[in-house]
Amino acid sequence: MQRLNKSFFERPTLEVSKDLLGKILKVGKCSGRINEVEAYIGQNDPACHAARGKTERNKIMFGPAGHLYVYFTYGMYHCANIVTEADGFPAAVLIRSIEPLEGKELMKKRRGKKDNLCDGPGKLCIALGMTKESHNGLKAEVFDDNFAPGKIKSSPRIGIKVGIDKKWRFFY
DNA sequence: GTCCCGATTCTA
DNA sequence: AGAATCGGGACT
Repeated sequence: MQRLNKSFFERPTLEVSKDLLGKILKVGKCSGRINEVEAYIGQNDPACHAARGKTERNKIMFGPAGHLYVYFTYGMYHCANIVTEADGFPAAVLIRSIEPLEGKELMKKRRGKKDNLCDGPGKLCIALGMTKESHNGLKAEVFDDNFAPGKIKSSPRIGIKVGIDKKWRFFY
């Protein structure tokens, strides 16, 4: 089990996105294997929160790679990203789904369910206990246990109305 | 200050 | 298909 360092995240976002599949995300006592992500890249990507420059909400995206960008949306959910690329370049990988590994009981308690604990960006934040207040800006803990994911597929990103021409959602 | 809407999820 | 629910960001 090797922890991924800044150099892993400080690369082109599409590469980092695909390489994150199969890796283990750890948050507190819970962890899970990443099986679905999306890339949001820079000011020319209309779907990226940073498309119109730096704001109080998205400033973490402009910071160092490997940190968590957690934001609140739809009045009730949080979404978690991991910042990529060089300092000053706003880009990140949205973690859309993970397969629960450690801490399943805690996840079930937080979700109030025993199935579908982490199969969605809002759900996994609830299961892992991530909020912008507690986790935005912290360093992400991601590990490589040499697991080899199956064939990686791609599609347009989910839930957006612009930038749907880009197939920047990756899963396996 | 006001207004619109969202990188979602759950229920019907 | 529609509701829930509220903060961010654009701008009348």
